[in-house]
Amino acid sequence: MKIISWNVNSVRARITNIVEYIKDENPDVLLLQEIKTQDENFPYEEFKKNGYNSYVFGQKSYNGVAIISKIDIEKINKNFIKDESKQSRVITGEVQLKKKKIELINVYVPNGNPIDTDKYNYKKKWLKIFISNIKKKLSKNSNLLIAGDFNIIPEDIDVYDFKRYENDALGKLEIRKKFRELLNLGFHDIYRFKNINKQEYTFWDYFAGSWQKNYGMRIDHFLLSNNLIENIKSININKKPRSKLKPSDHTPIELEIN
DNA sequence: ATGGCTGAGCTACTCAGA
Repeated sequence: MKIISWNVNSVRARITNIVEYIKDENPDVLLLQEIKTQDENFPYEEFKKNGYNSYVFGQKSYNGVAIISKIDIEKINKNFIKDESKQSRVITGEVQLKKKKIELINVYVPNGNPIDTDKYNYKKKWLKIFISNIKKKLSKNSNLLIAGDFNIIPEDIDVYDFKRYENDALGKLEIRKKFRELLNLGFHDIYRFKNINKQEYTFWDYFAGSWQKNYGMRIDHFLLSNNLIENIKSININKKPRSKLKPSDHTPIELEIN
C-alpha cells in the first residue's frame, strides 16, 4: 500500500501538478495539507476522473486537509481535535492492511511564527491537545499512522542552517521537545528511522532561490506506531514536484507498507 | 540571509506561510 503526504499550498492552484503527480506515482492514499479552500470548491471531479474519492475538511483561504483515496476509507472523522480557532487541521480515517486496521491521521500543525505572538501560544496549546488525543487513541488502537506537515524541524540535521531556526517556531527547543514527546508515546519518525544520517528536506521557501541553493528543511513527516514498524517497505522524499513550474513550496513524502 | 515570493479573497491590499 502506497501512502503519500503532501502540503500542496492550495489544491486549486496546484491541481494540474497534483494530477500529473498521481498519474506518475499512483498512490493508494494521498494525504493533502493546506488545501486552502472550502469543501464546496474542492476539485472532487479531477480526482474522481483518476479513480479517487476525496474526503475533505476545508476552510476558506487557509489551512484545510483532505484524504484522497482509491481504496476504502472508513470512519472519516474531522473532529479529532477541538480547535478553539475553528481551523481545519486534522482529518482521520481507517484503512485495512491485511489483519491490521490502521488509523490514518492527516495533520497540518500550526506554524507558530512569529514567536512573540499568540500564534506561537496557539501552536504550543494545539500540540499539547494533539499529543494528549494521540495518547488516548493509541490506548484503543495500536496501529496509528500520523502524517503531514508538522511544522517542526526535529534535529539540527533537518535544516540547512540550524542557527537560523533555533529561535523560530519551527526549531525552538520546546517545540522539538513536543515532537520528541510524541515519539516517546511509541512512534518512529520513519524517514529518520530508515535514513540515520541522511540530510534531505521536504520544504524550500519561495524566496531568493532557496530551492536552487538547497536551503530547505525537513518538516513533513510520517510517524508510525511501533506496531506498524514491521510493515514498512520504503520511505522516500520525492523532490521532482518541487522542481516543476508553479510548485508547492513543499514536496511529497512517500511511504510504502505491506 | 529577518529579506523576499506565492496564494486567497478580492479588485487594493492584507493576511498567512516557514
